Amino acid sequence: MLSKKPLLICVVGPTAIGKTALSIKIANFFSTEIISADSRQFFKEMNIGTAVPSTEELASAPHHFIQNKSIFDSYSVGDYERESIALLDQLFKKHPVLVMVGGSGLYLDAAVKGLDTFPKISSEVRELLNKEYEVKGIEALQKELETVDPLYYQKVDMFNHHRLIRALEIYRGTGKPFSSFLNQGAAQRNFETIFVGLTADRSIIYDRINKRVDLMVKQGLIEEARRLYEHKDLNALQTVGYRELFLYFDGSFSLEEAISEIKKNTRRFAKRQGTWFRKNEAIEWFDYKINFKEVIEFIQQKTSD
RNA sequence: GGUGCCUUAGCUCAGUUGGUAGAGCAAUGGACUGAAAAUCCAUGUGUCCCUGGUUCGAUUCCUGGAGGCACCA
Repeated sequence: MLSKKPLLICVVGPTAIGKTALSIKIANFFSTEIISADSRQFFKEMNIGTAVPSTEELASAPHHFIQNKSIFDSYSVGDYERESIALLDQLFKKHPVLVMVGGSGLYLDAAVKGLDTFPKISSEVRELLNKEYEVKGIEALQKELETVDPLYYQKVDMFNHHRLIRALEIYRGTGKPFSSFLNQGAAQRNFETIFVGLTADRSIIYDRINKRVDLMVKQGLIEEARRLYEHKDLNALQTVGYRELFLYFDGSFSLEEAISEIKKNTRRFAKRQGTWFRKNEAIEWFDYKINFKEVIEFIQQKTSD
């Protein structure tokens, strides 16, 4: 009934839609394990604000890549791709089916489709580029990229300094244009993938987000953020739910304002997740209230031939 | 009950010396190959509270009404 190649079931969708609960039910049905693809749940110092699965949820199925890193580690999608593929290879020896769950589109793509491989560049290169950007502005980055990598310059969003800096970091670190590393060919994956998406009307998603933020505050989000405040400049803490509270601690917001900013920024995040997932035509979308048995039926139907 | 002020985009408000209107925020659409919960781009038609009048033409002026706020009784 299941395909010969091992099967990865990816549960995707916007934040607060119920991915965690569904992924556990699917994993239990197949007696298998769960790999997280959530760019913030990696960090062990963060808990409430990242909506990491509860201890009961973690106990009900083996989870991977949940709070396995520190906010002090430098961690990127590339690292995640390598680690998740290694883990999948290992776990597929025990299980014909695995479940991946997360809302970070780029991380899911890295695991499922693979990114092109780039050499590791020393962090000093990026630090210097960041300084140059601060001092000289974005025009300097645009000009350099135009001369150094005209191909990518045509494609890139030239007002997006993150994109420009990344491309220049590769150029300065390797002497070769960023674009020369692209399209090395699709990565080999020895598993098949099924995408299960959860969705709902915008108003329902927003309502769930607002309620979840209130719950996080009740559970102690403010105290959690206060403990992390001294590390607020770390990349891992550029995260909805923390940044706004850091501004409250700074005195830029009242607590009430900070909380409504968290809700707003989470809503915007959910919208961006929607934009990302919408272009993935392989995703089969289900209403968030669907009975998981119907999802299982869909998976079985999809894998029987 | 009387007097004054207000009623315009989802919200707060600006404006039209009469030619059907625009800011901020919110919202929406999108991009994105190692910062991705990040970063970036684009998008403003709404019975101008209702009614009647004046006018070629009213959201704008006038009459009446409804709702809100303030003060006076």
